[in-house]
Amino acid sequence: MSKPEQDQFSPRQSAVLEEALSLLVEGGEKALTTAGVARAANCSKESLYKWFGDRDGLLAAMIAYQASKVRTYEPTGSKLTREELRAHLLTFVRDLVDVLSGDVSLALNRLSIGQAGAGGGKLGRLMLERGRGPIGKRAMALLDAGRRSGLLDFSDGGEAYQTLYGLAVSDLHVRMLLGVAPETARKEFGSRAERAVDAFLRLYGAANKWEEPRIRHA
Amino acid sequence: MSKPEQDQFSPRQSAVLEEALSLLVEGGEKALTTAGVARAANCSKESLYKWFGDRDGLLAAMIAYQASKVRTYEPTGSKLTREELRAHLLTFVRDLVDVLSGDVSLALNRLSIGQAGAGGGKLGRLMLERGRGPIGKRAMALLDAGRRSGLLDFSDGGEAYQTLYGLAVSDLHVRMLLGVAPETARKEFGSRAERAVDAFLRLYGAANKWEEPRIRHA
DNA sequence: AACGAACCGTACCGTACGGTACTAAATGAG
DNA sequence: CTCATTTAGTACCGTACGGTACGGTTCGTT
Repeated sequence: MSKPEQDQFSPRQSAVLEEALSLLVEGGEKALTTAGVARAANCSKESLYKWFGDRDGLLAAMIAYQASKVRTYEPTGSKLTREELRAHLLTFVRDLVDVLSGDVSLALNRLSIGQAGAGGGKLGRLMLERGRGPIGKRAMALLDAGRRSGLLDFSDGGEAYQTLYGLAVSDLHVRMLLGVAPETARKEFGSRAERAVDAFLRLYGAANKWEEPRIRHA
Repeated sequence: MSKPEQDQFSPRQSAVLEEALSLLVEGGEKALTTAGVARAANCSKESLYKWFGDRDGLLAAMIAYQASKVRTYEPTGSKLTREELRAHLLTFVRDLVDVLSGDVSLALNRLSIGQAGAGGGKLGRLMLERGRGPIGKRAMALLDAGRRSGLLDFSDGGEAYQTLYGLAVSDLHVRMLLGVAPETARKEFGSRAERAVDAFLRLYGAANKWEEPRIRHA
């Protein structure tokens, strides 16, 4: 796997993709016409077809391009203290929320979901492996570090990760996808982050390390 | 506004909507053309436009029609035992999962999400208030009954509900919307239901009523 | 039986989009 | 300077879909 990918798009192509993304963000899929992209990016339709094959190729390229921008940021491998783990979990949750509530992420997810029903679930798969994949891997690594440090107790990492994800996101992602104003959702998110991490630690924290006075609501 | 709603659709119209739904399930939005619906339902395009106004009206009618089929099923108002509450929570989670993983639900959500990006988030709002609304109300009623019976301890019902939802669904809904095979997801769901309820009760159960031997993972 | 409303089937129109072909200008090599 | 390559800009084609109009048919009402 020395060079499994184009390793990037040409600067010109990146600029075009950037323009296409911003065109998608405002106006949705129906606004993303080949002529519109060509006009907005000051390029010709012929170039578009030469570079990306056809419209679906352009969509796929947009997803790949956006995915190539996320920093995977593999965290530490050393031993963790309680506070470090908690802080890392918190930043993970906050990063996750930021990504999911971002304009381009929402637009791209809407695009992929909208055309997932038809025969070609190609975009959906791209979205899953390029978007969810890395995020999940990063979280799993963090959880595993927590377990190795004796701070977390679980047998199935994927299960633990899904629990954390559910606590952090709940149905807010779908609601945003359906059109709830992102600011509204973000406000909800803000207060959810700490509560989600708290709850997660109560569920999966190693018993003797995390147990607190038991009652929160007193 | 003496008659704000038709309070239903005519049998003929219901049959047409049913056909449109099944047409949407297989083939996605692009397969849902007015001509196609007319052909599949053995009706004329003119009737479609007479009944539903335009294509968007048809889509909205499909959502309203599907929503009118869910039984809201307001549960008991009496006192609950621990086992009853647990059973009710479990059936709620299972029903929720069944609904979310259903073909028509997925297709309708894809449709609404797909066109939520553009100016008209009309369908998304419909989906939220007609779909999520009733389900949430039912869950909140159940949680409130649990609290009144002294089995649950929480201050904000909405927060508790979102936690339950997140534990039960996690990211599986979005993954299904993106095209993950529903059977795969459903298999994951099956084992999640009990774990979700377990976790929820550990988080929100009144302390002296629910605490168990503490460790599940042996 | 006669009338009228509703409706099916189809044909039709305008438009908008995906995709292609062609020309002119720019850029770089020899 | 000349030639070759690339790309912007435009014009064009085929198609598919949303929406409308119209003739023929069924069905209920009187």
